[in-house]
Amino acid sequence: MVKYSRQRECILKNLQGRRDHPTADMVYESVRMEQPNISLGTVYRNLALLAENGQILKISTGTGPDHFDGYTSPHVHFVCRHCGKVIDMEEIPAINLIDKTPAHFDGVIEGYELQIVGKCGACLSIISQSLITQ
Amino acid sequence: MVKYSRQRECILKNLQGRRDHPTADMVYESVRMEQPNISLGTVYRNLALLAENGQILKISTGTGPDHFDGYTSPHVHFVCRHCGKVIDMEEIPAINLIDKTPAHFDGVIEGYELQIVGKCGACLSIISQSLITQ
DNA sequence: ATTATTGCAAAAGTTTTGCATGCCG
DNA sequence: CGGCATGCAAAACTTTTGCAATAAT
Repeated sequence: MVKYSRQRECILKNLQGRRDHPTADMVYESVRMEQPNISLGTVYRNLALLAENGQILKISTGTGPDHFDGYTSPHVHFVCRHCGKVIDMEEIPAINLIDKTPAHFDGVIEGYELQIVGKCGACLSIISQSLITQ
Repeated sequence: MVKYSRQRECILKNLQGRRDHPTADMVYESVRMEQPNISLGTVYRNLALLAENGQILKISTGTGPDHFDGYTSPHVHFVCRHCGKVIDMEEIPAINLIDKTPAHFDGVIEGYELQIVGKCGACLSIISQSLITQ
């Protein structure tokens, strides 16, 4: 049985009130302005719980820490392979995935994740800078 | 300038000779049978290098360590949210992603990653077991 | 000879967890 | 009250890195 907690509500509200994709630590720093005594462990525990419930999204980028998203409508993410930044790509429509489990598959399909990967504008400038400096 | 190394070749051959999706540590244990002195650091360094070159794929599951794939033709992965296992899903065709960068985007798109997520058969049985035991 | 690569071990970075205390139902 | 959630700190885990030695070109 899940009980109400001020901390969890604060974390959820925080994520729902922004359109970026903060890491657990960024959520922690942000929520700390309202709940100065909250601990990083509590933030991790609640982010995991909220993601399990589908109230937020957890985004694993393959570069650095996981990111989280309070905006749960289907949309595509761009992930920078260089710095790990996550950017919404609403121009690219979310796919209509055939929700038909393949034969011979004994698990259950719960959803899918589509990430566009590449390099963000900021990292592109940094890389071209360092090429010049070389 | 990249120089040849026995260790790197062994790692690449190992990944190309299997159709599962081992973690760095699993590759290490496997390669160690041929190269007993290889170190885990070397495995990590070479996996990163090979993935950058596109000779292998790096798969971030969001559950535990990254996995690697020596089979680089476009295909879709199923990822178990419970245990992190990666399974090939060749029945589901890889998408033809419009390779048109959206306007107002100042980065570069290098590719995309599609993962089907859910629970694998093994974890399903475990979960149903634990429900009975409760 | 030069420089990339290695093995080793330590460090860094992220996330989880044990436990005593506090808060919700 | 009973049990979930918290804060704190330690631990666990994964990955990276510094450095001296080794191997490739």
